[in-house]
Amino acid sequence: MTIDRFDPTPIYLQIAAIIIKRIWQGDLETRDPIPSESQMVTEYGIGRETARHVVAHLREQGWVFTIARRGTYVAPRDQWPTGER
Amino acid sequence: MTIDRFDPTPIYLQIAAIIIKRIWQGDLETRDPIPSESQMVTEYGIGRETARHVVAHLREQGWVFTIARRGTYVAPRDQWPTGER
DNA sequence: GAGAATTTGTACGTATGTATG
DNA sequence: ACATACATACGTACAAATTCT
Repeated sequence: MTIDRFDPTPIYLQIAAIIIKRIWQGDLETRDPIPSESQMVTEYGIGRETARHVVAHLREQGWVFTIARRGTYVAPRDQWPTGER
Repeated sequence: MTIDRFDPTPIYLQIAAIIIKRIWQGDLETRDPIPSESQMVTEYGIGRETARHVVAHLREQGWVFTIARRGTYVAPRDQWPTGER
């Protein structure tokens, strides 16, 4: 899975979709840490604001929760969005 | 009302508090536009992301709603947070 | 316990795109 | 055509808390 810079879909949504897929497929389970902002920056070649946008989006959707200065983790199943499966 | 850079309170929260006070005092009413990002940038001498952060915060709290590429406006009273009055 | 590395938080700068008035 | 305004995105920097060595 990688991002497509010619796809008009915003990069932050493309990466969010990748992570959601990993969660949904069980590759990332509840309380597992998702990739850190720095990891996203280096792995996808994006800026940090974009990485933060990914996390903010996933958090708003209920996929993850963040503990300040520790990390961001997969939320319990019952907090996941209902419409996207 | 102005911001205090020696106050450890984040600038975006200081400005949000100013705007909330203006809403609560009736200076800004439902459907009135709040100051634009650019206005905040110039009036408070802050950066763009900080201004965006102010707006995002107010939106998350239910004080305002944003119409893409038009502006951000004071939300109806019944959407305001309940704890802060 | 000390110090380094990691990670998120905050903040400013800059640029381009796109829609509206 | 132009100004306004939000959306997206990269770059940079430092702070603060946590985790690792």
